[in-house]
Amino acid sequence: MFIELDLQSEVPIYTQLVEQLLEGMANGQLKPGDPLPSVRSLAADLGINLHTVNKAYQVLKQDGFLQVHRKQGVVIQTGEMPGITTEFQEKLARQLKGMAAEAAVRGMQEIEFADMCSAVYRQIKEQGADR
Amino acid sequence: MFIELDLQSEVPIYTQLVEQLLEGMANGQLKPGDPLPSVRSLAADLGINLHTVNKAYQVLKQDGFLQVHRKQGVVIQTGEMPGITTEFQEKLARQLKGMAAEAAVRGMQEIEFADMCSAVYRQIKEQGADR
DNA sequence: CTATCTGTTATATATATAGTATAACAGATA
DNA sequence: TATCTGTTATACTATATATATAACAGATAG
Repeated sequence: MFIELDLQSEVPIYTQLVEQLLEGMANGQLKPGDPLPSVRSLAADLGINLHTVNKAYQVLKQDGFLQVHRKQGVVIQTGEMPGITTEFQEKLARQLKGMAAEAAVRGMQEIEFADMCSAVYRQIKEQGADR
Repeated sequence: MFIELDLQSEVPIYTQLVEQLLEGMANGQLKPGDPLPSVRSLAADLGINLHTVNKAYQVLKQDGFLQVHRKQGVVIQTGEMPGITTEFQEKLARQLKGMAAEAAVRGMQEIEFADMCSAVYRQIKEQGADR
């Protein structure tokens, strides 16, 4: 796997896992139907606990990004992926608010801020282009 | 004050305070030299503890957004405000990453994502325009 | 000088979250 | 029958958050 954890980070491990799995889906490294490692094997690979992996899987399953087949474990959603719900938009706006405020106070203009957001978005998608 | 807290939120109270004070600085409701309420009075107004307010002030002071005069308490930075440091850019990119990834997976295009970021930025600045 | 206001520091406590550690269960598979 | 899956339950530790009291030093107004 391409997962890289920072155990010293203030960001919870399961959150880092969720984000990196979403990045994998965003850039095409993880496609619908692709199997994910079992909670035990991934935990062993990363040197963390089984439950930490399971929590990340639970979050992604709860939101509809993953499916669990009693048969072959966890796979990327094969049906329709979750869309741009108003709930997601509200969450996005809420999180952007604090960042935009600090950026503005630091003198970053609207265009600079938007460009930076675009750059981050593009970088994520481009990570999968060379694979 | 214009502070509104959500005590049920998963976002720590002191973080909400930091963000809303930054918003005030971003939209002009708080200008350089403006005094902030004392930790005790603001805590009483908001119905929270003195130390929670103090922690928010400490964070903003540490980053250079606030000054503390032994004389008249806490005021908005009168010197030069913190700029767009590489440290800030890295923090911004790190936080944007997870949001951009989920947005992409949900089918939000780069332009839509950038537009939403712009909209949030603009909204913050416009809040202070009608005051 | 005294009383009162600042921020600041020090303790102590309660609660929630994060992470780990073991164990066990039911379903599926070879 | 083993062995794999996710899942659930329990227990424990560590850390972050928030509160509660108390005290200190500096500044200020009476």
